Amino acid sequence: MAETARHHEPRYGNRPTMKDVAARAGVGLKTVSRVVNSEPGVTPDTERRVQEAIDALGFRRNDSARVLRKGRTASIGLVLEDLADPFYGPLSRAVEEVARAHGALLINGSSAEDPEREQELVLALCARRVDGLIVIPAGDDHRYLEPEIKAGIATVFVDRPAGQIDADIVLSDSFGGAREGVAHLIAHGHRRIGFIGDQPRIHTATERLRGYHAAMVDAGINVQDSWVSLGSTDPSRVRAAAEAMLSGPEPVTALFAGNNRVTVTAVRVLADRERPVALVGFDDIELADLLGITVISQDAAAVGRTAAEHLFRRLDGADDAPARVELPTSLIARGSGELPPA
Amino acid sequence: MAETARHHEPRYGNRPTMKDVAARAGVGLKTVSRVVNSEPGVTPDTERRVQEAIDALGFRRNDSARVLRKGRTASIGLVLEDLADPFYGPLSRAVEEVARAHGALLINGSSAEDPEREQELVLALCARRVDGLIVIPAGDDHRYLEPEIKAGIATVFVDRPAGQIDADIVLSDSFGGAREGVAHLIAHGHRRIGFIGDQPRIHTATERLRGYHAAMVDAGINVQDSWVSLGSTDPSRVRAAAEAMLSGPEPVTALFAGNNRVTVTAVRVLADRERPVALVGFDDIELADLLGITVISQDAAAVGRTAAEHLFRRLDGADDAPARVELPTSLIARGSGELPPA
DNA sequence: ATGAAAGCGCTAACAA
DNA sequence: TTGTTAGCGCTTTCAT
Repeated sequence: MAETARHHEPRYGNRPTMKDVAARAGVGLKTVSRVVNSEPGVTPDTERRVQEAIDALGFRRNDSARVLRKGRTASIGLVLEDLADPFYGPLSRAVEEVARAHGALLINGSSAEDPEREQELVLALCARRVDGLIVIPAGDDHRYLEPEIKAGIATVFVDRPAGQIDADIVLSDSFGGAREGVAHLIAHGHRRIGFIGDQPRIHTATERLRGYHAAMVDAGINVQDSWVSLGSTDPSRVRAAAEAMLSGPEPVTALFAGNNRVTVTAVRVLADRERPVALVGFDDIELADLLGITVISQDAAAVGRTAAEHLFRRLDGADDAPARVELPTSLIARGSGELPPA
Repeated sequence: MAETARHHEPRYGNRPTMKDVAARAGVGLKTVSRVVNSEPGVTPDTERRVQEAIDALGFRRNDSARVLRKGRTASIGLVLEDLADPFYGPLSRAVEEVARAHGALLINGSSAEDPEREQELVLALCARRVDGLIVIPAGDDHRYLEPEIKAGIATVFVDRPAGQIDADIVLSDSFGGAREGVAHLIAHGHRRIGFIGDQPRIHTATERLRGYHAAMVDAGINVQDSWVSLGSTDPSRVRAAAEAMLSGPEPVTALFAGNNRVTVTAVRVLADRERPVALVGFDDIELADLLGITVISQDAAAVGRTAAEHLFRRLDGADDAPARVELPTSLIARGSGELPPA
């Protein structure tokens, strides 16, 4: 152990490099590079010798070095709210599939709906020089991304428009979906309809509320303040909001739930009551068919796929004006939305 | 446009480098590096000038170059089966949180249960020199990882033991959980109990089947071949298997579902029948409480967290013998598992 | 067909 | 406190 580490030596726990492979195979460095990258101009015999050295040493190309030279990382970043949310799993998976088809890896991070954390994540991804970025915005000001986009990081926003910045955007028709859902309840005889949604700083929450109002106005119904509640999707908050709307002298006879988490809690609240209350939820949920829950369904995978396809179009050089794609939602009637007023 | 690109110039769409910042601020390169990395030894005044240049140019450190020098990427890889599966979302999120606490990014990929794709993904992550790797094995031979592990990439396997390789492993007690679930059915009077599980090459599937057999043997019940079906979790396959077991002269009176996807389909099949059939499923499912489904619950987030913590212990230098951690499962009785035989 | 040399943007070591 | 130099492992260019 008389070895003296004279100079710095990161070497990743002592991995062989192309130089090592070259030495062992008795060829030049560039020849190894050619073999590793399947470039032409190597005789079968040389190639075999190089390959043997690669296998013997357990060589694996260091992509960090490669990236440094080539300028492209063959990776894209996805910043979403929470991977544990059943809406984002399929979305992320769809993005991954498209990335894979383009030979790229996906790095994703959860912002936990915190604008600061979103920025932190996005900048970390930029520092790693991802080729492109798909962002489900938590914050409402994305000017911090300007230098990045100018520097060539293609960016697509999803689910909510970006603040203060011009870029491609893919979203579901929150307004139209909510409007349709609420109109559905009205068509089944309801007039006093409650709306429970996510925090007002979240774009989809206000869009869906706008859809609710539009449907009510269309029907000539005067919305009472007490019928609307925006806030955290924490079960206790949602439960309290629902119970408030369902009690008192003039309780609502139907509820519109602004997203999947609200729906889940609403279903639980309604399960505890004897008087039937109609319910339509935004977002489909697993097993909702068995529980007979009527929902406005949005296709998370389609959203992810569309966003990723737009991103790679940009990466392939498309430079037309930023597009805004709005994907339709669909109402799935399963019973809870068709209950008449009690 | 008389500009001639004489030499190669990747430069990431023309991003400023530390050199550019240094020139603009009128300082040396290393001083910029110090400011960017918050190293000591810079006067407040110099720091301010450098920071101004950074902001003006929109400089962002290139982590590829940094990694190349430092040897650590501050990122870990997670290879799982399918991010769209509700079991893996929370698991991944838990890993991400631990990584974040250690200042690392998470790169994850879905193997789609394909051993080749798993290897492809893992090697891509290794080429990017992730510091560590958490793998939910799809294949049963991981010798291809030997050079990587030897080279210092810490690795933790999750959910299923790795094939042919010695490494940390974190899993749920599939055997014990299934045994408990089946014993629960037996305790409620069942003797003819069906088991529908995932493909036999998946370790958890055979472990759970082993648990089933153990419980049956404990009760002195002779298991009939027709009561057991392993295979794809595709709804049509599961439906066919369930219907076969539920028909004929001596149908099963209870079903044990080997994982969340099987449970979902089983619930749908049973919903179509009038004769009540008891059901216990492995893995909890959202809304299972409302449907009264009895399950063996495993804590996906705890599995992810534990695995990540082990990984970072290794990255922090721990070199004790590979550990095998088995997390307990818990039976949640909600009604379907307590139905008596018809 | 093959290789030598330069350099991607950064950090470690060493001077000044 | 600040700057200079070398070099991480690879690809690019250009020569042989």
